[in-house]
Amino acid sequence: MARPLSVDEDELLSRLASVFRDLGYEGASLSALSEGAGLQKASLYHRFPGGKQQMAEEVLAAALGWFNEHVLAPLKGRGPASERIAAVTNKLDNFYSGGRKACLLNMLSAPRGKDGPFSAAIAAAFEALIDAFARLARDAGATPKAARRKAERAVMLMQGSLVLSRGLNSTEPFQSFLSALPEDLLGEA
Amino acid sequence: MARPLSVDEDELLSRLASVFRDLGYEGASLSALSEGAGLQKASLYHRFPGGKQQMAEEVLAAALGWFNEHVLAPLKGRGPASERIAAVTNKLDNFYSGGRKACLLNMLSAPRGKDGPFSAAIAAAFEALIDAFARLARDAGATPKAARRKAERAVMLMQGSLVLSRGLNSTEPFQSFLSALPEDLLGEA
DNA sequence: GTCTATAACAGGATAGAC
DNA sequence: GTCTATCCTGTTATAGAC
Repeated sequence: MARPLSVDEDELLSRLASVFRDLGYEGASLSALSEGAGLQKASLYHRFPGGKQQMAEEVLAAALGWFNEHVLAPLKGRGPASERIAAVTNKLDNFYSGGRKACLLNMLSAPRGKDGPFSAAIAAAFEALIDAFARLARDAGATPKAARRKAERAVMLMQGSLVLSRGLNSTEPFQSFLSALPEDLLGEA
Repeated sequence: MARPLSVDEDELLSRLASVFRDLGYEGASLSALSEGAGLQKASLYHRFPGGKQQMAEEVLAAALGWFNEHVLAPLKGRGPASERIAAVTNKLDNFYSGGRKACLLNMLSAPRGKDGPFSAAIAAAFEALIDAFARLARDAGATPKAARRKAERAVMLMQGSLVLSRGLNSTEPFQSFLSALPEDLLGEA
């Protein structure tokens, strides 16, 4: 095993993620990343020879890993749908700091429109979340078509509530999204 | 023909807006803005002595002006609610190029988190749209509280559908938002 | 008002000591 | 692994001709 790191790998990715989520890809300068990470630029390059793009890629991969484990997997679990969604809303509240943190899928979309280095991962992540929500809705009795529609709307509401929370500088929209989510996905409508 | 052409004010702001909406504030370099505008950098500085920030401010102001005239005003008009919302969905489809263009309110939020030069205008714009949607819902019989809730959800769905359309590189989410909007705002639910 | 050319600066990235 | 110091490129912004 290698020498102990002054900053643990997970902690480092978490700090970098925070910078990317606040400032976006282009807005996150190496100075900002360096300061947020608590490491000098050269130290960052030692760990990420691919530079800023690699940092964003690994940050995104780590976030998607966490999301998969704590959100997607539980959604596809076996308990009652109402319990699964309750557990997941809790995790989402955590993940987005109650609405104070933006979503990487939004913040990393801008750089290069449709052919950036993150586009494929972002599209796949959106699809995966829609699928997981849709499965939950089907488990609660919705038809496949209705479930898909509900799931897509839930993702829109989540992203939109984060945009709105940032624009209004208030966590209320995101909290409102969270509390409506169970009914939105499992309700009769 | 590299021959430069004079560009009228509205057309210029429209072209700059397109760049900001595609790349975001930080991502929109002077080179990109210059190319998108069809003017050299120095010409842009002649019209916008305040530089990039002034460009973004005027672009935002122009967009909000258009939005106020073609979206907010009609929403507050006097005809049947169903006709008002039908007219507005058309305008929104136009404004966002069917879902191919991002919203400035989202793309200009990133630069400086909560204390940027656009924050106040962005927050006010979100409030104004929520208010206009809410008034429409009230006109259709909703209680003030329910109307506000529907309006806020409609704005979330709009922003979220744009984020999702960009992430999936598909106009379907935004189109889906548009077609559900009348029912979302005027329906019994 | 628009251009070419260039200055002043910041951002991304590297070298080499420790 | 981390640092200080530095390089180079791209970006913002200005000067001055037409």
